[in-house]
Amino acid sequence: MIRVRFAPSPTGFLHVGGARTALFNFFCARHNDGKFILRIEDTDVERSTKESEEQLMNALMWLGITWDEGPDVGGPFGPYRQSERQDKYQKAVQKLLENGNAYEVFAHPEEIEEIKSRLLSEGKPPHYEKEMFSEFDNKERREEFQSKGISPVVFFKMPRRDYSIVDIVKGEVTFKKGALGDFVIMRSSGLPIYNFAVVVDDIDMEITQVIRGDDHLSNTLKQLVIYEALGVNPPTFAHISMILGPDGKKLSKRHGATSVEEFKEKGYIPEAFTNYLSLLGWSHPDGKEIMDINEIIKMFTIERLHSSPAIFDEDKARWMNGVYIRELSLERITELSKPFIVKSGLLKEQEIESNEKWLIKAVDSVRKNAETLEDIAQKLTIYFDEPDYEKVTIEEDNEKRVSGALAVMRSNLDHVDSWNQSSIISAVKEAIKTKEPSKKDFYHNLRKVLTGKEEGPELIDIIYLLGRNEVIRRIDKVVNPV
RNA sequence: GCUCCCAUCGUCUAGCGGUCUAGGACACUGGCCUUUCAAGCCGGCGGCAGGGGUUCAAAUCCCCUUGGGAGCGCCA
Repeated sequence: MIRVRFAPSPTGFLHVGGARTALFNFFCARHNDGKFILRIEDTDVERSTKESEEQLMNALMWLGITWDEGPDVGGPFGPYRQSERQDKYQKAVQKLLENGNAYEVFAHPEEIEEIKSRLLSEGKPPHYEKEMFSEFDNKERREEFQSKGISPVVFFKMPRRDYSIVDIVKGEVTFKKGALGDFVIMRSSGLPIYNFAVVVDDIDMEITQVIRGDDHLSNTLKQLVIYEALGVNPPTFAHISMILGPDGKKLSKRHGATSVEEFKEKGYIPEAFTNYLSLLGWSHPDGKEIMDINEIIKMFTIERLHSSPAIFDEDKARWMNGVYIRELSLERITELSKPFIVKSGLLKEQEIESNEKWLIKAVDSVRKNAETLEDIAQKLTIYFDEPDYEKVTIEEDNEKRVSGALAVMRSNLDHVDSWNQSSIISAVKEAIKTKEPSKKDFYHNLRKVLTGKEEGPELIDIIYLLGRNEVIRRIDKVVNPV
């Protein structure tokens, strides 16, 4: 049984890179009928917050991810929060201490810091060795620590030999001896360090495959030696490359949106965003790009993950979002648009309810050229705000055929029996036939008179949705009645 | 500085020694359709980082160079 996990630290929003890692783990689990575990890595008490944990889970759910085991749903290998697994780390440290793979150091943080800077200033790599701490290994120190109630920091004794793994995406990776010195696994606060906690948990939770960002590739060495010291075979690793900004640098705040929460707020649709993210470093064997989550799961294999970093291309993400806006059911798109409509102040929540039918049609009229839900709200403003008529002038020939046709249309519309698309079409066509303006000019100017814009929904839809009174009112602002 | 990773159109990618005068998608661009703009459809532009090998044959394998990225914390 395949068991994979996503193990974020609750220190902020869910970064798109993390989201993609979560997604790939999730796809892998579902494709193989395995289990997907959510584990919260909150050993950094300074930065971890309960709020971000919740936020993280919400973002994950928004993406369409579900987990089989986790802090909220529980499971047979809990608890799923590292802060609650203290006893397990303690036990593992004890074991390492006993079998000589780790040692305690009775030094204060500043003293260790000092050793590090001395090494650096001597031009040596900052690699610790047990002998460097010998001056602190005495009775007085032990007593001092005991009386003050502080624990010694625990270092792992790095074996001096080569290690290698066969990474599913990177291939064989060899870490030469001397790449690393001894490293801390337990802080003096008694809390474990990331690389140690991860291994203990992954063993405990019977994780079979680790899929994570390749910023962890170097960490793998630390984890490998811990597996070895604990006498456990490591899982298989798959290190996917990072997501970069448009300038090829690690995606960060200065590139704009970096968290899934931000993309949600910008009006991305979860299905589309998930779809786009899944295509960063993975591809369907036939090159298919628009896929729902089930289809991705069906086709997903970690062997198809590819190894070079990917630049996040918001143009393409927007395009894909637009595809979903056009293709998802109108009801769902309307539903998703509502918060954006309220936010932009077009309608209040109660007004949305009483205008539901009209709203659905209005959303339908603008969705064709919207790329985000924000676009939809923005494009909907033509139905609420009238154009700035100071700036609207009719461009036409000397014979004024356009304004003539507009006037005729206005009067036709005024007399239409029932207000529907086909009667509106007849009224418009009739007007064109009567005054014979160039169609292009006519429609262009009609749009400007009604909306003040150069582009937008189908004109017939605009007329229909604006309603007779409003259409006539707007025309009258510019054109004299017949 | 040391260690590791990466390298196909501007971007995401297909490609796993011959089927590649390198395929698809976004962007850009030309046209068609249409009651305007858009959407849609059809076409165009554009790439194997450079240099050495290996081989009858290399985008594909190896080495070097260059360029990018990551890690080296009592952060994760």
